[in-house]
Amino acid sequence: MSLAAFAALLADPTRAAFCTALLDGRAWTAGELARQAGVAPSTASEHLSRLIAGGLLAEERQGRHRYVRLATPAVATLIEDLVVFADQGDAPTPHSLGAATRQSAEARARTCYDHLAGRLGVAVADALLARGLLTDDAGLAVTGRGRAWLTAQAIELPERAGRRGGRPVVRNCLDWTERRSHLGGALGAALCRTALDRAWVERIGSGRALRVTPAGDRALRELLGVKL
Amino acid sequence: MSLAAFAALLADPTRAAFCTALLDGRAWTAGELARQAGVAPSTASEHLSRLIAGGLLAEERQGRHRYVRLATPAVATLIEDLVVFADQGDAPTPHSLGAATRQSAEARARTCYDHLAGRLGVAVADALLARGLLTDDAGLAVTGRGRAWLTAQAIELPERAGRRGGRPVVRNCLDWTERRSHLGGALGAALCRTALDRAWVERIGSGRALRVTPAGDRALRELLGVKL
DNA sequence: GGCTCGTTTCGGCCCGCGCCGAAGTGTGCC
DNA sequence: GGCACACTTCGGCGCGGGCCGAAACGAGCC
Repeated sequence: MSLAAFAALLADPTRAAFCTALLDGRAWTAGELARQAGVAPSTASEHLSRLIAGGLLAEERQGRHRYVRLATPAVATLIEDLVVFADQGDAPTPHSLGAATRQSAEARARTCYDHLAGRLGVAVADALLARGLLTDDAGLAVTGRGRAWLTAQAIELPERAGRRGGRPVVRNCLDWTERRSHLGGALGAALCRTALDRAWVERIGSGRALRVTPAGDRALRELLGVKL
Repeated sequence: MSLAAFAALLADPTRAAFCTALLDGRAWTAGELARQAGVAPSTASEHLSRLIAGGLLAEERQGRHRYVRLATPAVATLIEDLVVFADQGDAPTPHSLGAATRQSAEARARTCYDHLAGRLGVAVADALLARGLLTDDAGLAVTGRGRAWLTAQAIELPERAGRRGGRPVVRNCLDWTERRSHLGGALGAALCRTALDRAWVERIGSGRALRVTPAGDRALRELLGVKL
């Protein structure tokens, strides 16, 4: 298959929506995906057949239900790389004082797709490694201590993260303002969700920029020894 | 930008051909790319504008020439991941004795896009690491000893590999038959080209399968201590 | 200033693809 | 066996995008 033929599989909004939904690691039925993407079942059926034939998805029949999932962890990683890149790709070069101010805020703390980025994101990633909650010995991974810490902090990962067809639990994501890595993957997303839910960070306007709240400042210091 | 919009940039054969050509790390002119892809200059001009607007390419004007290159090393890595995945995606599940035999040959030695794969590819990657020609300490990289060894063996890398907009010099590429990594990137491609040029390996039929020749067997043993 | 070359702009043509509804098929339940 | 549900198949419709050539523009050279 050529690069163009492969990219064409994802170049349709409906098929892209299917693949993005399937990043959660679960198997979805054709009907669920049709509703999620807002298309007719016939449309969904045809798109799914193309994605399966193209090697991105795998299917399982159970009675009258057709379940599909991402074919391999490699597919999940590839889709995630693309989604993150597409999201970052809009990063502006500042031509005005307003834009430069916003970019400075984004360098401090922002979201990158669905996880924390900027100095905040890099500092959190560094702290997790320094405290032995993550290891980088043979590729990035959560340690036993890390799993215990997550449980103690009631930070939950999607149950299928890292399993067959699921997005990677952890992945290094290069931070374009800091030029070092912050934490992506299911864990990166869970940390970001937790920080927003517990009001440790809040959004600034409608972009990616985040502000660390006083409560967040304390929590980051107490839980991870992070001081910005 | 959405995943679909991003993928659509590469979903056209002409634009895909441009990006693949630009993986060599050089800057090409619009006219050169038009000829390379076999399209009219007007067609090339419009496609290049879309790729630049989409963030995949960067342009430089020099007089009447419009030079373009891949925008960042991250773009180069992404394109390469996609190309390799698209190439691997056709790997068959064997349904006949002939297919099973061919798959066994491919497990032994084959090409993966433009580099060595299979047991041969993994063994070569392992040997380069074991002999200190590559290091994996802070990401995969060629060591000083490795550069000296390449010079001694007259194995040349493209001059712009690893530089701005060029494909990575080295990259781990997961081998789907061995479930371990073989060596991709510019160095992986150079080693594969050298092995073919010096008749250390030869192609079997029109697929990916390779046969190690007696000369190749000796060369691999003497140069890298690899015995298959 | 004139000529050549590289590139851009724009209108027109054609084709591929995504959408849907209707009808059909297979599964599951009563 | 009958009914409901999930999904598939297929024909029709409409739209977007890729192609090109011609004309125009800008750079470079003499």
